[in-house]
Amino acid sequence: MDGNKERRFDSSTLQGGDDDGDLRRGPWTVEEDITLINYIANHGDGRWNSLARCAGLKRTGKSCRLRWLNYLRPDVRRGNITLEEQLLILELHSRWGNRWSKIAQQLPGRTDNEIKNYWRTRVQKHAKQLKCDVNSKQFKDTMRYLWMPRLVERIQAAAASAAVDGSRSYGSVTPTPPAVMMNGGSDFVSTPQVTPSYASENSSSGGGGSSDGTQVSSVSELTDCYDNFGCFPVSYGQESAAAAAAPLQSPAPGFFNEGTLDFQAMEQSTCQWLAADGGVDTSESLWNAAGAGADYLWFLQQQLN
DNA sequence: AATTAGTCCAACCGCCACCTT
DNA sequence: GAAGGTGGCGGTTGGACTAAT
Repeated sequence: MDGNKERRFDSSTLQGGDDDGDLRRGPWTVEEDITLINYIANHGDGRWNSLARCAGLKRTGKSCRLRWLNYLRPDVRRGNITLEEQLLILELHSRWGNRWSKIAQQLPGRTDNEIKNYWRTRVQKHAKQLKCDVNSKQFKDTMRYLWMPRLVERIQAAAASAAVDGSRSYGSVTPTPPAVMMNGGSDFVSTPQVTPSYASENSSSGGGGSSDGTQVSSVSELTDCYDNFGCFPVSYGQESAAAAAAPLQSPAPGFFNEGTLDFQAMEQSTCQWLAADGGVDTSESLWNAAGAGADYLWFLQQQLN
């Protein structure tokens, strides 16, 4: 492992001045971003290796592709993973495992990298706290019977409060039509119609703040959806739909007896998790990042104009 | 105010599948 | 059909940032 260290972000490769012949690594500069955006605007993406060469970028094709897909692409949606998105991620991961790109396809504007990061930083952290493996049946059941119902409950609560306080602005809530979704025939997944804009509205406050930054997108639509279970994937329909239908429902008798898991600890962890994620909203830190990203992209756009 | 610990995320790598020649 | 190139995916890491002490 130590051997890897040397290859990472070696400052000598970041300067760009002294080693013109070499490929650059590390963080992208504004100039590089502009170059890439301009080039793709004029020539389209794809053929990344030749793109990198033709654009004059001292980057690998892979690096260009990654930068474009994960950051510069206009429809990328940054930060603030909503409750609906969390729920969807949990559900889809339970079905597909670490198929991040596949999961990301169901979350418009989200990148596989972002979802992967979310999973690792949030979900795996809680698994660790519970001292169980994320792939274990117990952990998956914990998600299904505790966390997901809690998320549904919170989504419903948010929807209810939104209905009461209808005039209030909820960040980037958009009156988009109910979740539609795609399907390839058998596979069906609901997708919250999230606003494909950068979450910049309430982000810039350094502390995150939340409260008013409550960004609940399309809560009502999705909640309606959940009410009918229509939007749950088909496989969710059996035991899972029941679980989702009954927030806070206790797991089946003896469910948690078999393993070493502590039910109370799970409950606690669930509460901590949801609370830590900002209650109605997700983490403020994500917001901050979103704000920074949005500002930066705005800046880039100004440069291009 | 300074230091430490924890969290988040951008960017890298290796591997593999697919495509082109 | 084989070889080489390219793109895509999942895993991992280090730096930046924030919160806690």
